[in-house]
Amino acid sequence: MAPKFFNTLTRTLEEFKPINGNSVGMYTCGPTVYGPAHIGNFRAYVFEDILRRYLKYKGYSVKQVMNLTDIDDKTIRDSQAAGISLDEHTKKFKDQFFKDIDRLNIERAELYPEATKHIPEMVILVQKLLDNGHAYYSGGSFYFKISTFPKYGALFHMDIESLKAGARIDNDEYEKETASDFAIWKGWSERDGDVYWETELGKGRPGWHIECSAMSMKYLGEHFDIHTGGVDNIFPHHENEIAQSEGATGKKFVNYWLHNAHLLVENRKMARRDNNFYTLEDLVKMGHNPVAVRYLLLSTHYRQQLNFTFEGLEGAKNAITRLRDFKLNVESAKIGPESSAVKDSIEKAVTEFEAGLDDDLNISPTLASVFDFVREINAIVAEQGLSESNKKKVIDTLKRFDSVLGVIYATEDQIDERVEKLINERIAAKKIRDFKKADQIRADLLSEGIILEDTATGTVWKRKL
RNA sequence: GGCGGCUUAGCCAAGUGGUAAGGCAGAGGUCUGCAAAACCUCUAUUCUCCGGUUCAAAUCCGGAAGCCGCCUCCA
Repeated sequence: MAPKFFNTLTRTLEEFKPINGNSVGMYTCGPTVYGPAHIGNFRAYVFEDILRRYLKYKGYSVKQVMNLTDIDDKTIRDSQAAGISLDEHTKKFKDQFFKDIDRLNIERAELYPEATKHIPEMVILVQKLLDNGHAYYSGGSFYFKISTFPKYGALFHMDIESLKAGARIDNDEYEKETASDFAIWKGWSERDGDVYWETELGKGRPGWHIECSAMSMKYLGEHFDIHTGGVDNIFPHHENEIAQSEGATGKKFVNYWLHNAHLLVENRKMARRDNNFYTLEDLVKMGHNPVAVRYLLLSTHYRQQLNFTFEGLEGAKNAITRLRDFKLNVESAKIGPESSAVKDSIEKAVTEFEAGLDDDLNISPTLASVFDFVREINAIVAEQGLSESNKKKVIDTLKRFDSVLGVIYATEDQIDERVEKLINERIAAKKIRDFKKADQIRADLLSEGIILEDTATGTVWKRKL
């Protein structure tokens, strides 16, 4: 069965069909690297990660492109304030970004193009728009003329007229013909300092939206499958991307637009501008596990607002602990008879797991299927153990589920020789019923964050989350 | 003001006409040298409120209240 996704463009659930057979091209709007991303930002990247992982699970080959916006008003402003070059400034946050996505067990996209490395492509795009009458020059800058693009507003389902009426007209020193026109190339101004490119369009820098049109089309073609981002990107960013891209090519730009809802904190949108955000680093410093953050972010449907609380984070940690304990429990299960109940349980779990995700990545029934599976298999393990082949099938199923969820096998844990030796010493102590020593070793290791559990088939260790 | 969404147990959250999934937290029990894990049992007569339709409503219709997001560079 093909998955169904809610397409912002049509506001309906649509069956997913790639343009080219089994290959999926997806463009996921990435970070503006002017500061560390906060966990609200990561909600988007975790959602996109689940999307790409599930598409792969379903057998599609995925080419994901995520941009790094390393040139815009804020990166310029902040690098100047810090007294360092734009590159130096953004490098720091690019590195931080990759460190964070690794810690969140977010799979790497196939490509992370940087805006500053694609100026020529953007210039060409602007020229195309000038050639076919969608853009104009004014006061050193170039603008997209939305009155030439009748479809404008199709994505966010708003009337352009209401925009004009809608108060908030921008400041700036750029001279647009119509307030709702947007800059595709900004002529150099003094406040840009040494940040500019000398191009056929003159001295200046790209507008924000143009980078995504240029880079997505360069790497995914002029017409591709999926484009995602936070709901706040629907307008103006994605609306403008459509206008620029389709204005330039005359082709349909993207088939499926998927947008995730915001992360809230104290029931308000988490946003840097409101100064009510947590970075991943903040939470790690408080002693929280990044994978718990991942679970928290993925455990609510992506189109539903999610209120961040520490109580929720604690719950997420405990949920993962149960899943990881299940893995240990199965691995250390005593040998038992072949059971058809195991097969039945696997079959049911897989069916429900996929049914949930096929339904617009409806994660709740999917997680329910995993926990039902855990309980059913645990009961069999407790009662009669597992046959070797059953054990392998259960582990394979768990790995398959985790290829999407990414919370169980997220870390490749190792223990060093010293710890291994202590564990063996404790086993020996237990054998001669020296429980005092055994308990001491267990307590010592616990203080290092290593938990020992005695099972039917021996002692297993795990790391405290 | 315009557009969209949300309101289900202490917390999170499925469920779109047939009598409330799942997770976390909590209580009791079994097992265990002790722990832990695991298993078993229990924890919403009820889904923001008020009307209506129906044999039957958390689900459909009408109304009210509360909350959130977007409305020009924020994921």
